[in-house]
Amino acid sequence: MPELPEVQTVVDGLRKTIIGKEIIQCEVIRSSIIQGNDEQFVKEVQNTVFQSIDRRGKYILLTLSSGKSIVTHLRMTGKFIYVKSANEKSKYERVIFRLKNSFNLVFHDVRCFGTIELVDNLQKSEKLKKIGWEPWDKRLTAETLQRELKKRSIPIKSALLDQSIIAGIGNIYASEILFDCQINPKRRCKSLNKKHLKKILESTRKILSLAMEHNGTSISDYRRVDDKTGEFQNFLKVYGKKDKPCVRCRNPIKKEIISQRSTFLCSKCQK
DNA sequence: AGCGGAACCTGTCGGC
DNA sequence: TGCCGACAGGTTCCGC
Repeated sequence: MPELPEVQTVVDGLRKTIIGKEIIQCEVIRSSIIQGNDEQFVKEVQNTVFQSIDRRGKYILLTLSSGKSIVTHLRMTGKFIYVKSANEKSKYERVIFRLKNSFNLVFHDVRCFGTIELVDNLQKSEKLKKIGWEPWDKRLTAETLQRELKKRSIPIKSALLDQSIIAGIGNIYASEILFDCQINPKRRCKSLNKKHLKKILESTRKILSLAMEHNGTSISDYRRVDDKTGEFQNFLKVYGKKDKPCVRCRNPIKKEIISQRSTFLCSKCQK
């Protein structure tokens, strides 16, 4: 479900609501969500305070007063909801953090792909080590990208989804980015020159920034911490627009499967 | 090493 | 109405 703009929106929401709040109790309803021993997890997070919240790629990092950090990934349907503890329960509550102010931070996840892990040190986390460039890193240039992609035979769309190259792009924004820079998602990485890669980087930054300004895209599951939807779905140009006219050339938008995922494009203006 | 495809889990939607 | 397959903002594992 959530890509970088949605994850960043969740991080912003969590910063406003839970920093400085103490966890007085933690209840794990679905233990498969917790990586490692869930009893140990509960023991270690209880009676600590949320100190800072950050994002790395699509991971949310919650650092506690103990110095340890919770590393969590929403995968397809995970969400954090901040509610009064008296509110009615949902069937899909998987982990509940009960706070001292009588609010709960609830990890809600229909499909249970989401993960929550407690780590001693963020710098040593094996998962985070595998994550590639943050999109706005100054060191990420067309030259850098070309070095990483020049020998790759995969379609550019698959490369954009690979979190070890650029972090944070998912299936919706990959289609939107390639439409914006007019590059066909099936094009092999090695066929792209520096100019193409420069355009891809510019579109990546432009689309992700714009989506963040609109609090992300809500198509079905994704919600903000206060349960509101994002609004960027109203600005999508190709994702989910099969057979609708291209906003640039009126040619009908096509849907194709690339690396097992639906991909939307205009075959006339994306070359 | 790099690539493609299956698997993880649960729900919804469209067609017959 | 009921059943069945396809599909869903993601990642990881396995075999070639």
